[in-house]
Amino acid sequence: MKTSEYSNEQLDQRMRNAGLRPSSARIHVLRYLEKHRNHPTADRIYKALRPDLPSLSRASVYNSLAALERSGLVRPLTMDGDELRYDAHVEDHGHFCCERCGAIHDFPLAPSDAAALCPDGFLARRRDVLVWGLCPGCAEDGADCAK
Amino acid sequence: MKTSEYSNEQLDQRMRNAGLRPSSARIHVLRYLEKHRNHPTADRIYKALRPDLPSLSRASVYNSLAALERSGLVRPLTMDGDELRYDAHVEDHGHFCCERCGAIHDFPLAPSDAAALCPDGFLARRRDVLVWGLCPGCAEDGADCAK
DNA sequence: TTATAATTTTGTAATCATTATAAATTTATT
DNA sequence: AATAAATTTATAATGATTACAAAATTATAA
Repeated sequence: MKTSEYSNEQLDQRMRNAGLRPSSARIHVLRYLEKHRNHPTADRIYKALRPDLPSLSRASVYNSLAALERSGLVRPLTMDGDELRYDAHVEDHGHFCCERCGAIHDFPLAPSDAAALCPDGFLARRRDVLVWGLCPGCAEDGADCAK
Repeated sequence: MKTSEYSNEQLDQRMRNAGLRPSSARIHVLRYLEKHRNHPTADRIYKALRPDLPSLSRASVYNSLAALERSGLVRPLTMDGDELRYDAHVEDHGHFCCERCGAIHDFPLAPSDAAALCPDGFLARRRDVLVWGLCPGCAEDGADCAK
């Protein structure tokens, strides 16, 4: 993972390729999502960016996320409906939510599995697999599972 | 589909079996969800029930849904994070959301497919497969797809 | 570079779904 | 029928998101 992946030039170019004007707020939001793969909420991103960008507004974070989503650079994720999270990992993959510790883990989907997940006659553009249960740490009874 | 499926006695019994006190509001909400398989929101249920139950409060619909969910009689579903919907169909199945007409279609999951959707070492209790794209009606270019 | 137009950001107010609360009602138990 | 426990109601509070207009930024063209 080269640092150039997070350079302004690289992010700038990715946005232009996606047909998105590379504004300052959008670059910061996208870089944050590239670095933090823990599916943060808009508010989490806002609070994390705030110290370095005192002039950043909450509305800009929401606007930036909406623009990035429209352009396919990030995707939304919600396991419960009560928290809208974002993910810069846009290829098909699954999400496992541990009902004990609350952590959300990504997991890969075999392309063949993914392709099977579509009813006949329908045209799939994007998919997500959500699984709830216990993560390995929490599955051992009684063990407390940090994170 | 026998009418007895929606009888108060049948719903009453299902709730007792699930360890839930069968109150009037819960029975009405569950019956509505049994009859309407279009994944309604809490507000939609409230508005639909209101004419026949003028004393029903919004809070009771929310409370009833939370109790029914806790007992495993209904499950929540959200495709976008902006609408929390409910479903009385609790077995594993997939949801296809048409990006053109907005309709949400259920589709079956082969048990073997479903079982495969879990990372190693994790213990799955419940899963959902979300797919976005075009439904058959909307897939034919230019055709307008009602509902 | 400067001027102009288009888009984005900011700060604040408004909206809307959901949750909290306490009193009244209903349901279960004795 | 009396008592206790849980649920419902009505309303207020919360909190995330959206709407809005003015200020700032970005792109385009002279």
